Parts: sequence; structure tokens; C-alpha cells
Amino acid sequence: MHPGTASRALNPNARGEVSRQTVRRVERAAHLLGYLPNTVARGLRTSRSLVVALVVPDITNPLFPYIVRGAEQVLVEAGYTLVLTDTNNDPGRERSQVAAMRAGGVDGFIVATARWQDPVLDELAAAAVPTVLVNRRNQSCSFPYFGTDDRHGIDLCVDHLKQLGHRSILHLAGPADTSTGRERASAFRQAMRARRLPTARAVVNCSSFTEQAGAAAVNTVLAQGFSFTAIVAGNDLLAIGALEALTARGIECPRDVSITGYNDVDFMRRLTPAFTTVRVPLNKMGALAARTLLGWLGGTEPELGAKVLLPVEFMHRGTTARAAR
Amino acid sequence: MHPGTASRALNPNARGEVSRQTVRRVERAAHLLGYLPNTVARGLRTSRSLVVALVVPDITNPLFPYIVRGAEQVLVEAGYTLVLTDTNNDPGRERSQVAAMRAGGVDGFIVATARWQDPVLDELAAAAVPTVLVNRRNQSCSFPYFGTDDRHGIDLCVDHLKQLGHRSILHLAGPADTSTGRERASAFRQAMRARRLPTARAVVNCSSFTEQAGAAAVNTVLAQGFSFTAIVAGNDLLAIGALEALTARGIECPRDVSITGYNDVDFMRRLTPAFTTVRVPLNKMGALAARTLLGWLGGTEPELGAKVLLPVEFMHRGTTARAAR
DNA sequence: TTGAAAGCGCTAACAC
DNA sequence: GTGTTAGCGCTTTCAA
Repeated sequence: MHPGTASRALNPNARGEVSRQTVRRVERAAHLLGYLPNTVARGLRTSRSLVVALVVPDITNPLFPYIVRGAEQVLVEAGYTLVLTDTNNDPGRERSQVAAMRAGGVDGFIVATARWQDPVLDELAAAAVPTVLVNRRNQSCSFPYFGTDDRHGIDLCVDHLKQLGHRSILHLAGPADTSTGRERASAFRQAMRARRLPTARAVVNCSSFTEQAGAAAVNTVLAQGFSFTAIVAGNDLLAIGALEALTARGIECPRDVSITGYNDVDFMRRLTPAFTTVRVPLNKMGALAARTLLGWLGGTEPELGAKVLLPVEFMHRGTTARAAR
Repeated sequence: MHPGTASRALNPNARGEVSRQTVRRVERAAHLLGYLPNTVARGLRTSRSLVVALVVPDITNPLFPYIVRGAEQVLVEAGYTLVLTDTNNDPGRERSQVAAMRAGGVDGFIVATARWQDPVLDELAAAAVPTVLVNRRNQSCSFPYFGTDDRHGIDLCVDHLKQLGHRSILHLAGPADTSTGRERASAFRQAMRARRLPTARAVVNCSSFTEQAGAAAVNTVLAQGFSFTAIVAGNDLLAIGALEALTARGIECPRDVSITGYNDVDFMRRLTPAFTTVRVPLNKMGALAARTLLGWLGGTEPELGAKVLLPVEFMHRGTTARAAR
């Protein structure tokens, strides 16, 4: 039996060029020998590895497992393998890991670590590596982006608080080198202005999307004497940090201050009080990104600057209440 | 310049066989051209890919991200790449994904999905693929295993509850096809007997390590009229499910029933009441497993049935209290 | 110290 | 429909 023929028999695309009988014979033999086509050799020959890399900043941030899961589901169904790489929020590691993945011949990237200015993405774009962005994007948005409708989400929060009688609302903004930090802050300002609510000193920047940063920001604002009756946090972790900082000072939520989160990470509904937050379809975001990348790898090049914003859902729970008179 | 020489100049091991001057020349050129050695081709030639696969049952289970992180840290430092594969708790997918990884030429496996009887592991053992087990093991323990000292952890729970005056203690055991389910149940029985506490009907099996299963088990026991004043849950999710089921029936924790969890997943301390549970060094478990696998790949074959049990720490928080009189 | 050549396992183009 | 051949990019023996 001749290797070329065997190869054709095993390859779904070329199977047509070979007699049914031979196909059967080859399949039988392959099964018997426990033969697994060596995808490395195949990749070398075809320069397609059927591997996609997913770059996350920190897999222990409860946001990301759902994105990973959504993406892997789609990828595996299509016969692809997912390579996860966790950059530990370190641009240096991001650069080197991406380089390693490239050298390893991955077919494309799903990037969840985008910073506002991101040289790694610029390189990827320059090299025309199929890449999609998820959760965050870079300024130039060099690639298709799958995020959520932050403008709407934040607007829902502000609206809800206004309905409850709040006027002095503080926004805990995520880092300015992330699109989510910037865009939610901008959405907040716009939502406040649209309702003739005061925006002066109403936005404070947090150094990262962590509890610590959220707590620190609240402490700073309090120390400066700025008073507020509600907080719109840039994400759930910032919201939790804010709650802790307030509680530590005897300020109670929602009695004294209302708080909204963002993302509706799994355990938010289980906290006491259960958190009012904005639910984001993380699974779907990952799946959609993967599907688009797969399409790209299959030849249908996407519109490069395309932004897909998934709809969000406001979850009214226990951390928001009518403003004290 | 001749490719063989260039290869030697770039390869740390063979660099000695080449003149310093040539090395410099090659390095300069490589840098200039942005040359990245193609690891696929290298892998084909050397049959080492510098890739390790990590198999998890469900990355959204908050247990696993920490293990992933611990492992990846170590792996990346050693120049390896981590391939994550999530089997969605499905043995079929586990089998096919592992086969895919094998065909993809990974150097070894870290498996966190082991079932008590696990044909996939048997195959891996038969093929002598370097593999380490983490979190769970199989019955034959065909590979080095990194888990926690469950016997001690469960003993601490029972001891604590006994100190508080509890005698009727229920154990919510994880699935019988996992080592963690079986061993914690066995540890529970032993701990109870050692303290002359009753074990009849004190262990109930849950179909999976999920909230739903925990709640269902508690409901069943309650329906059967078995009464208890405390629960030792097989893991945190079961504990949370149990708490929900009890609360739904107006049984309060810890006033009426005390509950202990297991693993001390990140948000347990944030719940109200904060959960009494057993803290497990997940990060270290992943790191240790990775290091051992790396050693194996480097030539130091580990003792095959070796079990490394990491120390646990009992976290006394708000879900346990003195037994009602 | 460097050059030459073979070959890792597979596939695609071409010949029969 | 099947056989033949060349070569993906690298490493490594062997010879110079």
C-alpha cells in the first residue's frame, strides 16, 4: 500500500479521488494499528496547524473562564485545538508568549488582553496574522472586535440610580490603558450629562480591575471629602472592593450608598446583599469570536475594524436602593 | 552561510561547536530578519514539541483556574507552552481531545479529570506517555499524583464539629467515580468511627460536584426523615447547594445546621455567612505537578505510583456553630 | 570549525 | 484510481 494513497483515503477532502474499497481497507488498517496522523508533520507540509491561541490576562479573573469555554466549544467542534496562554497582566510576557505561539505555527489568535496602545497587536496586524479581539480592543481596532454594549450597560446603571433619586454618582473607572476602562467612563459621563446630573469630580480612575484598586479609589475619594450616594463601578471586582471600603468605614450599602457592578460574574448573585450589576453574555462572546476567526481561517476575511457589541441585561438586585433624603 | 551552521549557532546546546564570531554573525542576522525558528519543523525533527497539555473537566469550576495558573507559570519559565483542553466533564470528549493532543505531538500531560476507572489514563500508561495527575487520581494510580491530604482535611472538619457538640453529622460525598468523592467519604467514616460518632445513613452520594447535586442530596435526606445538625460537604459547591436547600425550607445555618465546605474557593470567604471550609493550595498543586512532569521530560523518571499530598488548612468561619441543645 | 546530506511524517502536484 | 516524487524547515551525523 502506497503512502500517498493512504493519505488520500484518510483525508476527507481527497477521499473522492480514491476507490471506496481502498478507503475501507486503509481505514481498517489504520484502526487496527491505532494510527494517528501526525499533525505536526501535516502542519509542516500544509502550513496549517489547526491550532488557535487564546491570550488572557489572568485566568483566575472569573470573567475569562466563560470566554475560554465559549471559544473552545466552537473550536473543538471544528476540529481545532485551543492553546491557552495567561500573560499574568504583563506586557512583556504577552509579547514573548505571542511570539512563542507564532513560532509554534498557530493559525490564528483570539486576544483578550488588548491594551489601548498595544504594540503586540500592531505586530500581528503588520504580519497579517488572523486575529480577533474579545472583551477589550485597542485604539486603532486593527481587528474584528467582540465586546458588549458598554454604552448601553452604563446608561442602564445611571438611569436606574437616577430613578431611585440619586444625583451624586461616582464612577470607578477601569485603567485608562484598556478600552473597557475608557469607554465605560466615557459612557458614564455621557449618561450623566444627558440627565443633567453633575459630572465634576464624578469619575475616578482605578489602576487595575481588582478589588484592591476599587477599595483604594473609594478611600481616596472619601479622604478628599467628595460626597456621593451611589457608585457605578467599572466592573464587579471594583464594585466589591468599593463595598468593602465603605463597610470598613461604617457606610452601609444600600442604606447609605448604592453600588452597581459590571459583568455579573457568577458569584455576584450569591453575595449579601446580592449585587446589582450588568449581565454580559461571556460565553457567547467567546463563541462568536472563535466562529469569526474560524471563518477567517476558512477564507472569508472579515471586515477588519468591525465591532460587534453584544446586548447586555441589567440585573436589579440588592445593592441599590432609593437615595436617602 | 550554511543552514547547519546557523542552526548550531542558534541552538544553546550546539553553540560550543561553532566559533564565537560566527555565532555573533548569525545572531545579528537572525535579529535583523526577525527570524523565529519554526518549532513545528524542529518538533518534527527532534520529536520534542516543548508543549504540555493540561486536561480539565470544566474551567468555569473555580477550582481549576488556580491549578492552571500554577502549572503555566512553571511551564512558561521552562520554555514550554501549555495547551488547555476542557472536556466539559464528558469522557467521550476527554478521549478524543487527548487523542488530538497526542497526534499533535505534546510532550506530556497534566490530567485533572481522572475518574476512578479511567481507560484514557490506562491508554496513556500503556503508551508510556509522560503524565501526571492533579486533584484527582484513578484507582490504579498509574502516574504520579498531586492532591491534598483529604483524610486530614475531613478529619479536621469532623473534629471541629464534634468540639461544637455535633453528633449527627451528614456527609455529602462527591461522585463515586472520582477519587476525591471516594476518599473524602472514606475519611469521613473513619473520622466518625474514631470519635464513636454514628455512621449509619450518614453518607449520601451526590451525582456531581455541583450546587444542584448538593441541594438535591439534602432534599432527599430531609424527605427520608434523617435528622442531622451538621453537614460535611465533599466540596464547596456541594456545600453551597446544601445551604440553599436548607434555607429554602427555613432551616438556618449555622443556627440550626452547621456546614463545612472543601477547597476554599476564592469567594467562599465573601459569602454571608462566610463559609467554614478547608483551604487547599491549588496553585502549588499545579506548579508541583508541572515541575514533576518537566523533570520527567528531562529524563528523571518519577516513581510511578507516587502520591504527593499537600497540607491543608482549616478555615473556621461563619457556617459552623455550637450545636443546638 | 564548518559543509554536505539525509530524513523526521506527511501531502500535493504530476505522471501513469 | 493509484504510484511517484519532491519538499515543508529544521537538526544531526558524517566527512572534510
